[in-house]
Amino acid sequence: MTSTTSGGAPAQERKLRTQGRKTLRKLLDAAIIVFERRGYHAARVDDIVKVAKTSHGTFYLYFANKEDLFRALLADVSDEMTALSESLGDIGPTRAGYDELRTWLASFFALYHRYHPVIRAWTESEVGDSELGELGVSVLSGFTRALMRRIRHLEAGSALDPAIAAMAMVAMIERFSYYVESRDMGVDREEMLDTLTTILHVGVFGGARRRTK
Amino acid sequence: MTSTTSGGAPAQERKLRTQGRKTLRKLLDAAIIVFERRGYHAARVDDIVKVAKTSHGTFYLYFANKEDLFRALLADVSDEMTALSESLGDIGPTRAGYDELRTWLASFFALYHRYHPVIRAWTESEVGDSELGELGVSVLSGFTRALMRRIRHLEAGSALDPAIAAMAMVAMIERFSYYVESRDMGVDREEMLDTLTTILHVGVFGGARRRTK
Amino acid sequence: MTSTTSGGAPAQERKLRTQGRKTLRKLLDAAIIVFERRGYHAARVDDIVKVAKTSHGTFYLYFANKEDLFRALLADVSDEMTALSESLGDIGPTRAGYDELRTWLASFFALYHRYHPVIRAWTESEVGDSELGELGVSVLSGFTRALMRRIRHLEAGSALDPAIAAMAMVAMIERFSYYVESRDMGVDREEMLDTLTTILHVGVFGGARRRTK
Amino acid sequence: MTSTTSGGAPAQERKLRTQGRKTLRKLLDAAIIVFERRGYHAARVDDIVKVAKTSHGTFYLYFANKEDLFRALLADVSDEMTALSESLGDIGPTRAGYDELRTWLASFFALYHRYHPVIRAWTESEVGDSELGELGVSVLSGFTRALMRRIRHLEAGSALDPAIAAMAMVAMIERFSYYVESRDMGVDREEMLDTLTTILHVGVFGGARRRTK
DNA sequence: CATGAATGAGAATTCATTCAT
DNA sequence: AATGAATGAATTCTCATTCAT
Repeated sequence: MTSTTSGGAPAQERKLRTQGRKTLRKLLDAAIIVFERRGYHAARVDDIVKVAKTSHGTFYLYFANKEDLFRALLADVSDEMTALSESLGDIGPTRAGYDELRTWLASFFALYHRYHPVIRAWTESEVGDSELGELGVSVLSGFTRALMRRIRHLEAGSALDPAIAAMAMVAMIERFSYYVESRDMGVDREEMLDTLTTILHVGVFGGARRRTK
Repeated sequence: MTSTTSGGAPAQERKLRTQGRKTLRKLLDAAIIVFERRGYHAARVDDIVKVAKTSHGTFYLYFANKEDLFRALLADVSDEMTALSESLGDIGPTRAGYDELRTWLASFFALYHRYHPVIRAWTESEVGDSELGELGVSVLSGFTRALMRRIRHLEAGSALDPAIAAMAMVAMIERFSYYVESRDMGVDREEMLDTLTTILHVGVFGGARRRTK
Repeated sequence: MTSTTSGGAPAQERKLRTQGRKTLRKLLDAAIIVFERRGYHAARVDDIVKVAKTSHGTFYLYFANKEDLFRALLADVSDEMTALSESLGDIGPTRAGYDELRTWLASFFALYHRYHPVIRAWTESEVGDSELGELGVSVLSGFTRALMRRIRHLEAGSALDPAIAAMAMVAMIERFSYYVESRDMGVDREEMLDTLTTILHVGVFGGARRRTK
Repeated sequence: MTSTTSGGAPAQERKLRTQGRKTLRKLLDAAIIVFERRGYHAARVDDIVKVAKTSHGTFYLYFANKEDLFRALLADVSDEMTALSESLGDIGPTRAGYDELRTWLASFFALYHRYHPVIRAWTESEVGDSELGELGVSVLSGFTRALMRRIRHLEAGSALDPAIAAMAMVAMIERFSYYVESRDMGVDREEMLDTLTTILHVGVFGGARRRTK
């Protein structure tokens, strides 16, 4: 279970033809399904291969091992997450700030929803493996830094430590998304956005409490 | 890092004497250490046994398997968590409310710190295994319900949905603790408490922003 | 000592190619040898694998465990036994009846000889495991029913209870075969057939005692 | 699993006091129960100890191992069997011969019924282990010899090989008893005795068929 | 005598990875 | 490019037997 070099020279840098690209996709999609079903650790190459309706041998034609495949999946998520964190605009205590924050949160939830099997597997795999963990940390750091910037922007009156506050926000947003995806609680999407936005806008950005209904 | 009492359900219900109880404890403690070092999935019965300085056979005298041992560990955590959630007092928008909340959060962080290897293993194992997951959900529900009660207590002015707000709080607190324990970020404990308490008190309980330094 | 066809139910139903079928057969044959040498309980998967000159992993590619393999073996035996029991013709007190019975017994002994390692293992494993036991009972019932039919055919003069008489015959035939195979007693095959046939023909089917030598 | 010497100097030649004898009996009785439930091979020392409501350590105070205990059990059976085989009187083709045989068979069935768990275990264990097997063979030989003597007594007209005929009888009697004990078939005892006696008396001892009802 | 505890060799099983076609 | 087959190291688990109190 070494990650670095190991055996067979896999693929992915090979020039893939139509067929090859199709198989690659089939494997990635299958992996998502299997990760969702059984989690990262319990997922077996065999499961993935079965869902993808292909063979063991083929798997190793495209990936060096399970982790390699996982990294490929993570790359996408990570990119989009980073892009999202950079898209965060200025957030003042005003109505406009509220709206900006709400829109941004909406994007986050949407993104999380799209990728949740992968993200869940990520969470699960993080422990123990430094390389994967590092990638996770770096993505979260992206969020934290983006938020810190916005919090620092506020007039100096705030008693909050920007780094801690940013991290607290990320924690809430990330974990809340996780709850929503894993247990299927019948929470209304709009209500959820209103509530979270309000808490954070009021609690962190000095917004005024406002009636939303 | 010993846990309270309840402890392990020996594979076959046996009444243990002094020596037996000592061995049981040794195994539980060893497991905590190993889970911390390598995570739940990567932990081998062999590792645990080695740390406990006992034999393989002995392990299976006390637990049916790794999961069984884990459940015993979880029982302790779960009990203390539930007790904590029930200890939460009334929280108004006042100074007293702020203090109550801050004290309670301090207890939470302390508890989380004490058990973090077990809790991390929990997070890691939750996926896929329903039984363990259920226990986790039930503990979190305990927190959520306790918080909901307190939020509902507030005068009707709040625009927040109590259920969602409570869940958001739990999310923030739980995940923040996790960040603190897993990456060793040099965050000052008092500052952290001030910040989180402020965000939540202001954001959820209608407290006024106050200078703490 | 190869068995017919039907053969092994690979752990996961896979369609086997030439090579796969060859390996499957190698394993089944090896198992027969090992069962003969050490009996069912004492037989180790490791022994079988060694005799089959293949690897441990391969074994589990074809069978879920030792019992699974055993079942595959039994299926063959069971089929042939059932076929044999159905091949029994009418048996009168005449010379022709005597000959029919003798021929049939000869087939039985031949079959028993061919499969005795499996059958011995069967006897040995029957206790405690209901599934295997049931299969054995059903095969024996086949014999018993076939014999009962022939006994009932006799003119009404017989004082014998057909069910009991049939069972007694099966008991004698089966156990005698077992004695012959397990202790190597230098019994002459023809003499043995003469003797058993005479006892049963005279004792059950009303035949006249006749000199055979 | 060696049988000869091995470790601890067990007991049984020790002068047992009342208490000791009670424990010894408890263990023997428990073993019978367990052998019946799970068969010889599957029986665990642990099971026996549990049923006897005593401890592991105690077991080894009385027996060197499972086989040792089994041998103790077997001694009784073997003695009674041998006595029974020696009690067989002369059997002619007459009514008296029929009665003698019937009475003897009744004793056999009674004995078999009394000890069937042990005998079943015996059958099962015979394979592979020579020592136990030998004891079994010697008991069966006792029967065979006794019967041979009786068959040889007959006037020279018989076409039967005495050795084979005797063995066939033993086979039938033994296996039939086994069937009766293992599957609970609602066979009437008297009818069963009539039928078996008739088959053997007519088939082997030249008796005339007679109406029994 | 009795017992609970400990031991460790041996057996079963899984699964990532490589191989031959 | 694809695939079925094979491998074996790594693990888990069992249970007869010994030990200390």
